Amino acid sequence: MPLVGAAELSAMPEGSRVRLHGMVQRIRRLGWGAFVVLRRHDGLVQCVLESGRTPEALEKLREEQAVALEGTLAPAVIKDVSINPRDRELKVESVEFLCTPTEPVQVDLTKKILDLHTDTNLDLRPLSLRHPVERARLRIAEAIAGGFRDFLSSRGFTEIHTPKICFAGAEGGANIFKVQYFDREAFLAQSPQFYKQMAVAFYERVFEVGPVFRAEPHQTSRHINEYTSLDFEMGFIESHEDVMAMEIHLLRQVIETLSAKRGYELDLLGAKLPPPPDSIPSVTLDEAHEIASSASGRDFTGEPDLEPEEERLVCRHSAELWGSDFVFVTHFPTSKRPFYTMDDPAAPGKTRSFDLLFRGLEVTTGSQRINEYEAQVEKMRAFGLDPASFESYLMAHRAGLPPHGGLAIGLERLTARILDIENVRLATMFPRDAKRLTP
RNA sequence: GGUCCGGUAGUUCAAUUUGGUUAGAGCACCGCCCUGUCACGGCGGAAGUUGCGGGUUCGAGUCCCGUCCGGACCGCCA
Repeated sequence: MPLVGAAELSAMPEGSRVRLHGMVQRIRRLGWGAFVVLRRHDGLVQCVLESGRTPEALEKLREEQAVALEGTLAPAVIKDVSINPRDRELKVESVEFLCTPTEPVQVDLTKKILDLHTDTNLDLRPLSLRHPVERARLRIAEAIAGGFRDFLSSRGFTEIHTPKICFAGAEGGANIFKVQYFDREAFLAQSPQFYKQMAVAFYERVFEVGPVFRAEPHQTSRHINEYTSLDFEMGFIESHEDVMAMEIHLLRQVIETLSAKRGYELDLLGAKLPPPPDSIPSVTLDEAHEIASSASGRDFTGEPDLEPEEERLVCRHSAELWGSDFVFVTHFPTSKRPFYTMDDPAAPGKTRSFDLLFRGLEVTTGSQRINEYEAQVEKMRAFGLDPASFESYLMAHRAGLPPHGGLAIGLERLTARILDIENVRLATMFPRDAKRLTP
């Protein structure tokens, strides 16, 4: 029998014979038999075993067994929101045991909440991800990435895959992982930045969903050392505002995708999606400092960057006064942005750059890039960098690049804020941080 | 890199303040009961080198020293 999803099960008539395989999420034994919740690819199905019909199977049944259940579909009214579908159950007539665990699972997967410390949860990730809540979170991340792909593909962007083992880093000052590459030293990519820019000359619009690596020894709830970057780069723009406008449309579609395709997971997680934005308020960094200062009484004015505290204050201001969970901050100073960022001719010392803040956290960084060769070389020198060590990158500039810009979204951060998850590690399947290399 | 906090059954916690009988409880696990449950219910059982090492004491989960592991915040950074 072909794999049927939860929606298809709902649509099947009463009495349909089906064979469902899955893993035993939980067993509720009662005197007459048991309710068995079967974990499947896209939901949990309630199954009914009667001791009069399958006594031996009932005896052998354990949590986390892989089984194939055969029986008939019956209508049901199920209150439990973790079950999907909730209007059908399987009256089981036969059970095939495919695999039985050799020891009881170390964590309690049967309860509504997986009551574990973050650290224990991550140590036991192969087990904790079997809990409906944990796996639902990652299905949201998956759908965000899917919405990102679908939207950009429909707007003429080409999906690319750039190398993660590189000769040099893109971000200069930030720490970078070194790896042994045969008889040479190489680095793990901090960003697909250089390759995206080169690709603008031959594809005009490109995007990539892929891992990036940061060797910074942070120990915070919003940093991990390997994360998934949603990157795009587009040619023939007039300024960074074209990039911001594209992101607004992108976010709109991502949110619509989530609400259309992940209703079950969002319900289960109690997530509140932001309304799909038509527009997003935008303030300059100086204005953001003023907002944060007047909201807190502290003086942030003149700081070159936003503190985490300010990100929260500016977001609160945006939500309360402008009704938006999103807010752009633009015009970061030249010194705080990478060397490929274009300066704003209208604002000396400032760049055509932006961050997107969402529910108190920075989730995107973007800008217009320098596309003229001479200007790029000049800024490298001003940053104390040797243009000779960027030869293959500058090859593209010498051969001519259209005006262009782009952005990068941190997938785990966006997911965490949408789902109100405290720690980005829990929006990651197998996070890597300064202390964690396994599982 | 700095400051602070923590480590007790598989797991989440209690007992540490004031050292004192056999370190308790919920969930999971094992056994029994329950004819429609709603991440059930009832009864019983098993489960611990209190991170590790040393010290003080008649007596240490509790106090002291060392060590290992982890967490939070700050710095720095998307």
